[in-house]
Amino acid sequence: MKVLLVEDEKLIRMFIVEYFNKQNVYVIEASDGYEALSLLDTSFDIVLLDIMMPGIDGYEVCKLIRQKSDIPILFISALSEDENKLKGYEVGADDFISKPFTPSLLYAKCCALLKRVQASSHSLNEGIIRIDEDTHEVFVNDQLIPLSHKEYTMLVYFIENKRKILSRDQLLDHIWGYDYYGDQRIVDTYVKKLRKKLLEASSYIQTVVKIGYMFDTKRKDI
Amino acid sequence: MKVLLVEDEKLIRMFIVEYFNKQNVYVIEASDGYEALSLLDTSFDIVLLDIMMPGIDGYEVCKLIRQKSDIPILFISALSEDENKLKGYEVGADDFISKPFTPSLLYAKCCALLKRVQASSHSLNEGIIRIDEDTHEVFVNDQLIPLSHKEYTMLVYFIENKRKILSRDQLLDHIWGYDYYGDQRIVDTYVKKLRKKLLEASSYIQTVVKIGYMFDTKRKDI
DNA sequence: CTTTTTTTTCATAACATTTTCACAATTTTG
DNA sequence: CAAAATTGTGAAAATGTTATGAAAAAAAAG
Repeated sequence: MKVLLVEDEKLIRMFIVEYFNKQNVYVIEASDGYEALSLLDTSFDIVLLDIMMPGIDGYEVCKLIRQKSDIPILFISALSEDENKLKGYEVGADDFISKPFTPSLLYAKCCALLKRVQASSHSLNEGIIRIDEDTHEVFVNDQLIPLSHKEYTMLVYFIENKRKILSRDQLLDHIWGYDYYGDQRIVDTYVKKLRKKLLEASSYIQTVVKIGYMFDTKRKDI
Repeated sequence: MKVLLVEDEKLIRMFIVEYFNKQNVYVIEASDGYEALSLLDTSFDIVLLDIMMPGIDGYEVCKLIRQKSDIPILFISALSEDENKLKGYEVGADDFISKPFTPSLLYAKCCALLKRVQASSHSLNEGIIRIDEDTHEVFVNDQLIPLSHKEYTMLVYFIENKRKILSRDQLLDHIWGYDYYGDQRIVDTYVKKLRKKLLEASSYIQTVVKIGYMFDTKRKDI
């Protein structure tokens, strides 16, 4: 388990890190929101986020994270008021813990949250496309479309970044790895394959000349 | 800052307008939903929307606005019940304030909301032009205008340097690269293309004879 | 080891963008 | 006001980019 801990008070961080390390949990510390945002990447399993921090507060950090990620977020609140909780859920929090707490309680909450999230079967829906992330099955209008592994990875990456232009470089880095040395035009070939298989949803993958491609369920040409 | 205030009680409107004007904020008043919808255009920065109004209520107004605009909407609610908030967020509200409130609190909320929105959305707005920097989509009066890559780069460069005269050399260096060896008049050709596509906003790109061009939403000749 | 599937390369067709250019319109200069 | 310089414009030409089918190479399955 890899945790991002966002908390301005060093002492609290130390307590948590010490206990978590004992449980074999890897903790990365951030002392403010901006640091957290710069550290966060897809390798983390959960974010522990203090609400009251100098500078950008926990709510804002949460909102910014939610713009690009569904990672589980557990709020650490100094107050136990429901008002706070409400706002927390609004901005996309998954659970709460109120100060003061013991590290063991926090750890238990983390485990529970992760379990909960992992249990809820993940599925992506975009327009007429439905993806079951557990089985990697892709449906277009409820018709099963068999995709190869690279095709599947590309489609999911497109959908995770819908309405954002992705350059060939970005696609290459993410799907083939940054150390891929082959021809960049492989991306085109895979876009072709995907479009062909996606049938009526083929127009979801739009070409952005001179830059790359973009996934969008809304048609551009109307 | 330009605000659309939708509120049926004249007294409340007056309080707000008075305070906001003191803060140098321009407030346009609407006493009901339909008036608000007819007044709203892309020049506004935020909408303050009372929920309980005779005729069409705030929720409905919000829904209708959201059909064509992502403008920040702050709900003014007589009740502080969570139920209301929940429904508000469903129809697309960005934040809430409960009556009674002081004008200064409302002003603070407005500023916070605007800051939040501006931090999160990658969009440029100039007069009737709106640019989504994620998708590279350009709208004139909410009509999508497809631009080629160079046209887009030029428009963004103009807007980033609005009300600054840009020489052909500067434009060449920035858009074509300092090592471009072709004809300098290519700039003129692209200005022509841009103006044509920008329709009513074509006059935003002004010719500065013997020097270059300048982007300005205000007309020079009046 | 053979067959099948997937991945990659490549040549060419189809398409879109960029650039040039000649002349018209406008502005500046003397 | 006329000449000169500058800018506007449409269309053609040149260039660049993407789509596509087929074939080669690599990997996985049998």
